[in-house]
Amino acid sequence: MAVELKDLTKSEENYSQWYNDLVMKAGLAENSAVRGCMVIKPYGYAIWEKMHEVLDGMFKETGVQNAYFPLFIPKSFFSKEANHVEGFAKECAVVTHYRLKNDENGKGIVVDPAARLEEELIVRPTSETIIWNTYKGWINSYRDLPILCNQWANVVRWEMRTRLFLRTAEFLWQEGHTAHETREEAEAEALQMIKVYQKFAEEWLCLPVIVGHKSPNERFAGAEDTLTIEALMQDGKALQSGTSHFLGQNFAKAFDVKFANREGKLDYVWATSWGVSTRLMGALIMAHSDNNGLVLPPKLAPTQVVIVPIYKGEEQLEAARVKMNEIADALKAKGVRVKVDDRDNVRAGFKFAEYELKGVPVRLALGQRDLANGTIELARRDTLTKETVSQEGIVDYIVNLLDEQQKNIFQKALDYRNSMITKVDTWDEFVDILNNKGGFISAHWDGTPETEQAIKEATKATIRCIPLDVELEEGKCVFTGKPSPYRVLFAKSY
RNA sequence: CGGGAUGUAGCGCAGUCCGGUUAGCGCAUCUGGUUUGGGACCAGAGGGUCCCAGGUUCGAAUCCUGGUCUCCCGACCA
Repeated sequence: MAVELKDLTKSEENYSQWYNDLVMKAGLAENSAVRGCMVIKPYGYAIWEKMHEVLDGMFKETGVQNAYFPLFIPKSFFSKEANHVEGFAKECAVVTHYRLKNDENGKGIVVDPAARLEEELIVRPTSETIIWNTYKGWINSYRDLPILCNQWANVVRWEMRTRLFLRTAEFLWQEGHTAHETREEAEAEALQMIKVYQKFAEEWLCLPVIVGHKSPNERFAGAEDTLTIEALMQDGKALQSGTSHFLGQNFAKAFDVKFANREGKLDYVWATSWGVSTRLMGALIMAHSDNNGLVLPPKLAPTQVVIVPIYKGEEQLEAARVKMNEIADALKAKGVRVKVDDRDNVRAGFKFAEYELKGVPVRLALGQRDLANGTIELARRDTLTKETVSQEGIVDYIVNLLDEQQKNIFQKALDYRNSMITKVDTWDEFVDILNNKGGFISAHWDGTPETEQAIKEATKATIRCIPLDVELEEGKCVFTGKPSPYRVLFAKSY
């Protein structure tokens, strides 16, 4: 594996290139034969699996249960919620036939025109419609509520331009779909889940996020309110990393899902949906990586500690092995994910570079000198520093160090993010900051979709969110000069 | 769907303008040897429908015509 990851400049022009190289060289994913689709390789999938496991546990703590719904959605279901169709119609894959046959006048296989489906099936871009069609049969009374279901699935959105993990034609995600008696309960659910996402992003991915409401322009198709977690990447662009929607009674009305309430009257059910995807992998990569490769938060890293022997000849290797296994066993006993790399066909220097590329948090190197002195060389990935430490007490030292790295990686990302939120009061400043600094711009906005659209057309920046903890502050819209009650966050985004 | 570029070994590329040895280079792979505290070195070997189809020519990776793929810039989007 020859790897060159030089020339990381946090500028727009080559950050994309650099990101792509990193994803492929670190062995996370690659483009597939199918345009716009991605192959997630074992190392990348191991990280995703860990995310899946942790999130799943967090959902279950709130009372959510997993279920599974079909991949295919009849076209008629799709058209029932007007905004929803409009939002997704342009990127749907459609199944029209169910059979192939041998070509009559030639070679190869063709679609059998006789096997046309009476009603086309949409490959789900999201599952609200099929799920609400199902919920109709599950809900009669307030006693059937709430319903709190989540599904882990793949979805397809036929995007024009794709990027590994950030935007692929098919992606893996989880989508929660809940049904409630009251508006208040549904709104509380949507808020609760966005906070679960925030906690996961910050405590596991070391990814500081801003929680807020989407503006009407950026809202999910069919939602009354969309809550989002917005993260900032190292090139100064924002990434929407998870969303939680309050759907009101829109889908209940579209699918005629009524229940008998506590007063004995029929009412439509209140709904939420919420999801995060393999895009979180992209966020993880773009938030922390450096010129040597990935930097993985220890809590998420498939391998937390790697031990590399330095030796000449089989005899020395064997001696190193004994000590390495002893240390590895002691670490495993404390729940540390550790790997001993005693491959004899690549050199130590090669292994060092490889594990840095893959973002392994702690690397130990054990040579003859160390065996004689009872020491070991320890390198930490987040700071790229090396020190020689005693073998005695190494386990506790590493357990603490992993914890420290988790905090350090978060803190570094947080400091960067905070330094990239700029308050702006004039249009000139707005344009200047956007072009020369990037990051979030905190500015007044008159609250109209037209103004947001005009700003987008002028600068490519959109409103990323109206933060939950926004402070009321009289001001003037940075674009139109009309009155504004609070600041919102603008940024260029992925 | 508009604008631009590209397709040559597993990967990255040169050669194409101006047709002419056996199509070449780096990385990777395999064999042998020497090495080994930060991505080793030397020697040798294997690996090609030069995107597809048709045409021009004594002769095409190279010129012509038509197709097609991928990538980049827009519009669209988690």
